[in-house]
Amino acid sequence: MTELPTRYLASETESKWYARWESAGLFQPSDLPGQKTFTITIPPPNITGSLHMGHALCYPIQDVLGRYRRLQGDSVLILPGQDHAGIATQSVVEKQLRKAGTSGAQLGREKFVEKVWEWRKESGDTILRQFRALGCAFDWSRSRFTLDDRYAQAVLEVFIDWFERGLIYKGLRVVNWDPALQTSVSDIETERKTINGKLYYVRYPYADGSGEILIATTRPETMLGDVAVAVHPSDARYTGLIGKTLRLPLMDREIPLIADPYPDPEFGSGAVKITPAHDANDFEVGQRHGLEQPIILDPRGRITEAGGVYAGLSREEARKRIVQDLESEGYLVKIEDHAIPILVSERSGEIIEPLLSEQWFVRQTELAKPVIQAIEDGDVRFVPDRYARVALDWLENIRDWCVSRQLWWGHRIPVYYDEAGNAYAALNEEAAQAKAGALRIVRQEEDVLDTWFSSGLWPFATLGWPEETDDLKRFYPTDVLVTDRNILYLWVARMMMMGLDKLHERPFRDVYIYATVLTEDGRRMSKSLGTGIDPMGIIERIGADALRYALLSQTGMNQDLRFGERRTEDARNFCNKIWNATRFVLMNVEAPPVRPESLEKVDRWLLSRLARTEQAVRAAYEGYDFQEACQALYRFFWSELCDWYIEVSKARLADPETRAVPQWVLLTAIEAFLKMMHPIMPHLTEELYQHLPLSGKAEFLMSAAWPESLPEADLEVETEVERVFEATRSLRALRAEIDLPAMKPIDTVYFEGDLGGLEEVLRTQGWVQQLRAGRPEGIKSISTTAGGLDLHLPIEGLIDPEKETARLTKEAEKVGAELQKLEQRLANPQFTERAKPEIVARERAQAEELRLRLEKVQARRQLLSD
RNA sequence: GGGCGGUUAGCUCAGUGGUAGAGCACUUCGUUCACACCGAAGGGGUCACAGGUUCAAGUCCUGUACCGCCCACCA
Repeated sequence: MTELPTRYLASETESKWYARWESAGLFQPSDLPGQKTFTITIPPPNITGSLHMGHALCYPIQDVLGRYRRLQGDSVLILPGQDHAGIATQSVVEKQLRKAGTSGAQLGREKFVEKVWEWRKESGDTILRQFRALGCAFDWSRSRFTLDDRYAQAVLEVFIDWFERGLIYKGLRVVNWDPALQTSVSDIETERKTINGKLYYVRYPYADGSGEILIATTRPETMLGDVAVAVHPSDARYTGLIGKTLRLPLMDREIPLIADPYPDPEFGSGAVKITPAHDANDFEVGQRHGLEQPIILDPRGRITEAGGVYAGLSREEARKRIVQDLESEGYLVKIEDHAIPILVSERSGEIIEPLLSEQWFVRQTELAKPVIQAIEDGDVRFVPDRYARVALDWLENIRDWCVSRQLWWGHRIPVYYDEAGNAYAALNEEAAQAKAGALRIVRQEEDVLDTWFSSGLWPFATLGWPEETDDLKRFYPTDVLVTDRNILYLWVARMMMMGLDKLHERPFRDVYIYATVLTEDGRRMSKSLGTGIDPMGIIERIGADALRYALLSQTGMNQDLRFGERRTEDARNFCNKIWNATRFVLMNVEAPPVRPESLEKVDRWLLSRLARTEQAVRAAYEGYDFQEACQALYRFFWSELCDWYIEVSKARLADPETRAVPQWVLLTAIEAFLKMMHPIMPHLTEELYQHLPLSGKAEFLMSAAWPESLPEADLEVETEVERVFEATRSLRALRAEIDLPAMKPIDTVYFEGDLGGLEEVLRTQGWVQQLRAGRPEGIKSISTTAGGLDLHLPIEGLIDPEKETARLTKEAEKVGAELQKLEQRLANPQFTERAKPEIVARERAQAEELRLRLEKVQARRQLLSD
């Protein structure tokens, strides 16, 4: 007997087991002889992060893989940690300082960085606590942070090496500039948007007064920095005019008309104004033609001295004034509405300004080569594999990587300058001084490195690199990277570059890209849109296991996943079903049962289904098809174990003579099921496993072994038993026709055909007292044919002949239509000659069966009308 | 502009060329006997559209439409 409650109460169970696993040391890799390792270094979340639905999918996936491998006997390391997240963190702390009436600028670099560390200590690991609530079995003793001393050492090491190999250089380039945060930002930290803007048409007159060129621009203020107007060399409108001089309106400067392939002759007048310092394309044009690069916007987004009378204005004010002035001076031809693509900074919400500035770059072509090779060779495998092509396309057209950021929070670039301005990359000032020799080191570079530079080292810096640690030897390369498709380039590709360059070995074997979690109506989940769902709220209400199942049961090779809270109900119900079915078994089993000598067909049926479910679930886990695993487990448990096997066993369990066999079968099935379900629902399964009366049980389900030596699948028994189930369903339907409620016993049912020893299944599941072979003579009855059996249900009271005729007519129609379709096909010689013989044979047999059934139905209808 | 996904029941989605499936929702019936977070029985689909290949197409090929994502220098 058991005192388990009739409902699964998640919150108590989950925290209890998490604590017990942890104190038993199960989150750390075991070290048994001959064990394979399985390693994941989790994508380090930002220290500013808090759990959203994407996390609630990403991290449990890794936990599922880890738990699965543990059950398979591997030594599993899932190494957690966090990313210092330069911009995100710096802006969070800045915001707090502003609230407190101060600012980073007031504190100065050193004090500010101290403040950030304080902040991290206090509230930087919220998200890691939330991973625990999700049940993630990560090795917290190995947790890493991208700004740890040892980690920082690794970052500098790579930088210095690349600097010395000439892979890192400093250069002037147009970068994404965030005027609010006053730093360059990476593409990933920007968002592409289209806004309703204006297209301004401006006259640029020839200096000799011989005419003018019409220029269209969406950013009129940038004309202050114009150095040329470009047209396509083959544009007939400008033949012979190339090289002429134009007068730049408002600025009283002369600029040349140049020919360059960049302008599209189809667009507008075909002429483009060239502002090299404020547009990446214009910059390239300027480079080709050796043009100057006047910078007209400062880091805060204000017009510089180069902007003449407009100096000091913000970019918005400048635009307004310039448009006014153009108009009053007669240069403005027209203004049209125009959809303008812009970039917005995700951190500040500010419009990104393309700005020429001095930045550090990493040459990418050379580093990308081994990555391309590894992907093409299948050395690193993408799942779904379509992402391999996406990655390759990017790598083959790669551009140099801007790695400097004008921030304080991060890895300060280890470049030191001597008094003559020479640059040295070194671990510290002393080392730099040693390299400089007689010249004195006077300053260090102010910028810090892009956060992705340090996270690119994640799979090996977390294991102790550059030291040859035991962990590094044992766990590198890792097995799989589980991530979001959005950071394929920025992170995944970089890790591969860095891993292949520094360790000459792929950082991971597989890259599994999981689906993006969307709202139920297909919109993005975002806090600002108010469309986000808080995973913690769901965990509190129904538990982490149900949340995990709800998400994982929709996760396969798909690109998106639509998630609404409604869906969590199914998951909760399934948890409860598992709970109660196990409870039922516990109520019916006292001691560890012994394996019986002989089994009945239903027993063999269930065990065969179990064996095939195990195959399916194992293949699904290995192939990252969690949806498939969930479905196989759900069907086995609910539709097969609960709906049929348990129901059939009830009578057997009630009889002391027959109960031993179903007891053993039930426990075998439940134990195997809990193990297979455990990766997805770790807490619930652990709790139930602990109650199972098994001999030789593991201390924890989590550290138990995957189901072994299950009986073999037996397809013949499956077919045989399922035929009887089909007959049973038909009998129940027949009962329903005469309004007999389910489970209400009826006296007698007659059957014709071979039940193959499964009489008890049909009798108990059809809720019949007595099953008789043969047909009822001289008794009114209604009949059906299913699963190769004829079933006759005697009617005591009156049959409603109309209703019964209608039922039989409908059945005759259905069977007739099916038969007709088959006969047509079989009459076609093309089919019988060309189709595979087994298909033809099967269809012939089916047609025969249908013909027989149709005859019976028609006979019954005839009988009724007599 | 280029590339990649998707379009199957009211909803969310499965579906190895061989008679269209699941879960939820819906309808009817049923609560002492594991679970009403349950059980039983039902209704519901010209598989986006148009061509083609095939004895046979939701499935393979070509094209079109719509939705979504990524990349790209259209001022």
